[in-house]
Amino acid sequence: MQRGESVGTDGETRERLIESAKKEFLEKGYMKASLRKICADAGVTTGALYFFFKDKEALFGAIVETPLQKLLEYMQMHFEEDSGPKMLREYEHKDGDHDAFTSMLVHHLYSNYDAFLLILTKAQGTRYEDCVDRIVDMTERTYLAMAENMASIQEGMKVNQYMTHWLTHMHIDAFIHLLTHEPDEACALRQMRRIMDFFVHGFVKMALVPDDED
Amino acid sequence: MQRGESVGTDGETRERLIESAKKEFLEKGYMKASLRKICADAGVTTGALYFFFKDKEALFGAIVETPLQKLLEYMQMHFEEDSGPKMLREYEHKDGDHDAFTSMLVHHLYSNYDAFLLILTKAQGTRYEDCVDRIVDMTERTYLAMAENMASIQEGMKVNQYMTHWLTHMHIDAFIHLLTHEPDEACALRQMRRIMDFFVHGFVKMALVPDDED
Amino acid sequence: MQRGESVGTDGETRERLIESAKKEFLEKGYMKASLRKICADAGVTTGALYFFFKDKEALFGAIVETPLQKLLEYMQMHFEEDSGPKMLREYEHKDGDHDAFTSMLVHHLYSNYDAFLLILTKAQGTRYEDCVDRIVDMTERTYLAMAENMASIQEGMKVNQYMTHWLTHMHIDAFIHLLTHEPDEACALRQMRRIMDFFVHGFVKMALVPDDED
Amino acid sequence: MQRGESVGTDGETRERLIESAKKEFLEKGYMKASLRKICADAGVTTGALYFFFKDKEALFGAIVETPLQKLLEYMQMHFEEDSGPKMLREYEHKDGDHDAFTSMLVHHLYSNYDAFLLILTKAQGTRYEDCVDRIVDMTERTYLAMAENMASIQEGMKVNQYMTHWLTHMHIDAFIHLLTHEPDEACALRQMRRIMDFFVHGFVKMALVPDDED
DNA sequence: GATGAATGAGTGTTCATTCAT
DNA sequence: AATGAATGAACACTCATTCAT
Repeated sequence: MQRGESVGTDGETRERLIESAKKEFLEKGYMKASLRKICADAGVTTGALYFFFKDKEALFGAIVETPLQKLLEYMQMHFEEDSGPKMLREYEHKDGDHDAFTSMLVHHLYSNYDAFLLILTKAQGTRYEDCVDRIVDMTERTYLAMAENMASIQEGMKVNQYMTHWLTHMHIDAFIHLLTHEPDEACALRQMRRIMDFFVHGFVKMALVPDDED
Repeated sequence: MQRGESVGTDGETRERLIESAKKEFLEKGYMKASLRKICADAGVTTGALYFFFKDKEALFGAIVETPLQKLLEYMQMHFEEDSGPKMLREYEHKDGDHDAFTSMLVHHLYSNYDAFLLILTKAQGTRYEDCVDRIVDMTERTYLAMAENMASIQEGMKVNQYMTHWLTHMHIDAFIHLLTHEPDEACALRQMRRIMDFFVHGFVKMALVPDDED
Repeated sequence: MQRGESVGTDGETRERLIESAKKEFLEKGYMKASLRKICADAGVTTGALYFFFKDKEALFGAIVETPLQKLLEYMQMHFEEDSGPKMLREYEHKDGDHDAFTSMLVHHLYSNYDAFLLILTKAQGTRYEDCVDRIVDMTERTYLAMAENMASIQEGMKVNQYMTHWLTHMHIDAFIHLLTHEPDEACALRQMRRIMDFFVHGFVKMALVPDDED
Repeated sequence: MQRGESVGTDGETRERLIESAKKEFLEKGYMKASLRKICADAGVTTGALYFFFKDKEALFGAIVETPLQKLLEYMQMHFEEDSGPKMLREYEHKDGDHDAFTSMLVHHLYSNYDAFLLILTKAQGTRYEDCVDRIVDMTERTYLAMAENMASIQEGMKVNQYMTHWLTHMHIDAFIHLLTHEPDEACALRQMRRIMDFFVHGFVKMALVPDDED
């Protein structure tokens, strides 16, 4: 075998390319990453890469797209069944399964550690660079609805848009911080529960503001 | 005068270059910014740029270095005089000047809006890209000291390293969020006070953990 | 059947490749045409193409070679039996079949419309790119012979090489113009007759020049 | 001098690049021409080329744009002052200066021999590739006007659009043929006069057709 | 102070072609 | 008869940087 003699078994080249790409993207970030280096590291020529992937961004996408889509699905599903102020009650009532969703999210993130690290910190220059913002927006809609629900039963109070946005952002950032600072999943989950307690508390306290303040 | 005929008075070229660079860096980010375009926009050739600045990074530094150093000084000073658990007491005792430091910080950030936006969101590829981390580290040392102080007077409790780090990070991120989402300084300050209340509360609640937990 | 499942009957793949190639070559020209796209359009892989055709040029040849050879044969035959100044007489004497040859030519061109359009306007980069010149050369030999025939019976006149060459070229170009501007064969033939009248007239008038001119 | 040590005198590099480009474009055609080879031949790196020219097409344009614009101006001017059937009369009356315009055209073409050869035969892939068509269109408008003028004074006759278009095309092609087959300007001019006679004759004879024919 | 010219290494990408299976 | 994988050379182009003048 002359061509691809470094290939051990079938269809491995694509896998090797993805593995090399992961390394390079994590090390240098999307923009500074060199396709030539990725190919060299994988032991193939640049042409081979273009057999498997349309372009540089598609290579990046091949690493992150599936885990990201899964994540978005999980969130969408959770938010849709969460039509009432259930989420809050979950925490307040400590009803046992209150953090099933958080557990699942943390597990999904750590099961695709590299992919999410890439999306969250190395995606500048790709169509994923605003990914966090989009997740925040999506989450915020749910939190705003919850806040309005609360406002409707608390006389003289209205929603503080900025604080709701900020709390949402901080909530998402907490997951990012976890991923970038705590490599152990079990540990991460334990901390995340504390953080969630903190956020629920904060949400109750800060999402609303007296009618006469801004 | 053929060369630099758009120069009005002395040393204006450097200023024009910095102004053009600000625009380009803010628009494209450090890495994608083109020195050619900056020079063209400033009405000089690339050679001229290299008379004033050692290289691309030095140009970036010329925009952000001074405001950043000032910020670090402010923080260092504040933290040094804060050798005791004063900061916490400030908030708890609501002694009037409790948020003088926060006000000053917010004011400094908004007085150098562009520079800090660059450092915080467009510095990937420069030596400033880990700037936030360094600020967090610096802040964290003070907060850890405060936490240990608290632990020493609370029987059966110890410092939770991760939570302290995370709270510090969130604190800093709050400033970043402000800068990127709230263009008005007065508004920003108002929100920041709420956030600080939230953090002091969180700190008291989460920085310590029972001796037998992790 | 996974491979080539779109193949209905035997040997159809070759045909589909040729059809796709026609489209691509006509649209982009030989050089800019992409074999990948041709194969994709035909629903096969590039490897398949190389089973049927030696290389890119052979694929082009498979489309144009036969019609071109036929054309050359027709012309050769016509010119050989035309050893005398018959052609001219044909027109001058308007003997009924004077334009039988022209009719046949036009018919052949329009029966292989795509092939001749390719040869005449999209062959840059192939060995057919000088095809027009070769046809002109071949035709010119006959016309030169006719001109010399005429010169031999007209005292004080000699053949004007340049004009003979040019008339030949214009004659061929007339066919090209027809193909590229007049899609209807009947119309084309009608116009061609007018053009031929014009050329015969021109030939009589311009192919010879007084002995003392160049 | 380390850089550009092969430069003999000032500002020569641009000239050398244009000269090398001319050679390469003439030899290979625009599309197959390699910028690397042009640069190597000129003794500079590819970067240098991009200092002088925006891209490949701009390099081509630098060779042909000026001569082409001049030509178009000449033609426009000539056609505008030619509001009547003057052109035809010129030839018919053989009034001495009847071919001043043709002379000028031929002279301009031969004074920029390479440029026009490039435009007319090697421009495939550039924005000049349809240049001949545009010139034909422009010329055709004038010829159509002349034909309509003639038709208005000849009872029972109307303009034959196809023949007018074809005659125009042949007229322009005659210039192209000259350039590609007759290197000597004096010779070219002599032949061109004969050709013009031929065309004027053809125009009178073929541009009109009886009302009842197509 | 600043220009104009040039470098040289690098980029992502495309291509026709090959060949073991 | 055709696939899927891979080659390797080429492509136009961009970049930060240098430096004689």
